[in-house]
Formats: sequence, structure tokens, C-alpha cells
Amino acid sequence: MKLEQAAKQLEALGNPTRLNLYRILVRAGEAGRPVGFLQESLGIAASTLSHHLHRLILTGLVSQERQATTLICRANYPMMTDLIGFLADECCADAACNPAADDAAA
Amino acid sequence: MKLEQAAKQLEALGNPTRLNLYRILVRAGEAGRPVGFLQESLGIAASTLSHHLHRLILTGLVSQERQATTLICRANYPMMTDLIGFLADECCADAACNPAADDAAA
DNA sequence: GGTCTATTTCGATATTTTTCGAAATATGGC
DNA sequence: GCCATATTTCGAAAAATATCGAAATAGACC
Repeated sequence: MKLEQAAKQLEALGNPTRLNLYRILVRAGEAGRPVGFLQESLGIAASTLSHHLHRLILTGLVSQERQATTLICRANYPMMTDLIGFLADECCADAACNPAADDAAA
Repeated sequence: MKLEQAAKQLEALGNPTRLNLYRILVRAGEAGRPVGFLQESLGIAASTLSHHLHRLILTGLVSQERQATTLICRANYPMMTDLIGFLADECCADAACNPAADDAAA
């Protein structure tokens, strides 16, 4: 994954409202959740939610599928896995990896 | 990990300059890197770098240690692990987890 | 104490983000 | 075609972010 794309995805997840939204979808699994359900869960204006959803969709973290008048939103798991891979990827590439290295917090 | 904290950390990583910076530190491992080295690597103003470093430090993703006049920066691995855990954590908590679910992108 | 290097803080500006309400669009049912 | 529901797009305002240069601070060395 390119750094630019990873940054976009992390930025997308780096807003409390969007992270909350995304987690609802992650928990929902394959079933997904309709936009209306998300709006009630989050208690924000529909236009605001639409904006946040758009950003998540642009980054590929979320996808939508139409079912009659409602739109079902789903978390894109492979994308999440890729992103996590990107983060963990080059761990200590220039050094010996030490998984128990708590002293980095010192 | 609380959602608010995770969002802060994701937001911190969601800027290309900071993500690049963070990756350099992740690759560097326990050795860390001095601020000056980072500034040359990234080719940005010292004040800009200081601002970005400050944000990473505030979220706990990076720590600093003084060595005479230079400051050594290190990635905080346990924090990264926690963040990754938070993301993957509740995967499909409300549904059956299906690791091969590629159709979420359809 | 003065001076040099390393880094941060200050102040300022351009850009981006977040949020909302109102209006517009899309789909299905009568 | 018209109406109702679901969702997005538009337009706007407040807040936050990214960036820089200049000035201030921290530590080491003379």
C-alpha cells in the first residue's frame, strides 16, 4: 500500500465521529447497516453523516449497496487488513525487532 | 483503548508528513532518530517538524529522550500494537467473522 | 559568562475540516 | 404522474490544521 493512501485512510478513521461510525460497521459485519440506522445511532444531521460516509467510501474503507430506497453500508475488511499490515509492516526494518520492547515508553 | 484516544492517534498518523515521519521511526526501531536527522530526511522547516512531532508525542505514539543537545525520537511500539488491536478488535462482533469476505468490496 | 548547535515557541497566513439547514435527487407505491 | 421516504448535494460559517520565518530556549564547551 502506498503511503499516501494509507494516510488518507488513517485520516478518515482519525475523526471520532467517523471512527465510531466505522466501528459500528465493523461490528455489523457482512450484514452492514442502512444509512438511516447509522444516523439514529450517531445522532447527527443526515448531511453530516453523508459527508463522513463519503470520506470513508472515497478511501475504500466502506462500501455501499442499494436496497430499494435504503443504502446499506459495509466495512471493507480486506482494506482494513491492508491498512493494519501497512502499519505493522516495516516494524524495526532498520533494526532488530523486539516485540517486548516496553522501554520505548520510558 | 478508548475511542477518543484511538481517534487522536489515527488522526496523528493520518497526515502524509507525520505518517512518513512515524514510519522512519518505526523502521529505526529502538535506536530511534535525532530530530535533526528527521528534518533532513523530510526536508521541511524545523518548526513544522517540531509541530508534527509534538502531535505524535501527545498521542503517545512517539517518545523522546535527550542526549546532550540532541533529542532522540522513538516509536512507541506497544502503543502501535494497542491501536492496531483496537482496529481489529471488534471485527464482526455483531456477526459471524468471515476472514475471506472479499465481497464487501462489491 | 559568551558562543555555538539543536530544537521549540510565537505569530501569522492559507487551506482544510466539521457541521448544519435547506433544497435537490432517487426509489418505490398509489 | 404524484406522494412519501431515504439520502445526497449545495451553500455557508466556525474551528482546526499545516506551514513558514523569526525569535526564544536548552545544553555543551571555551
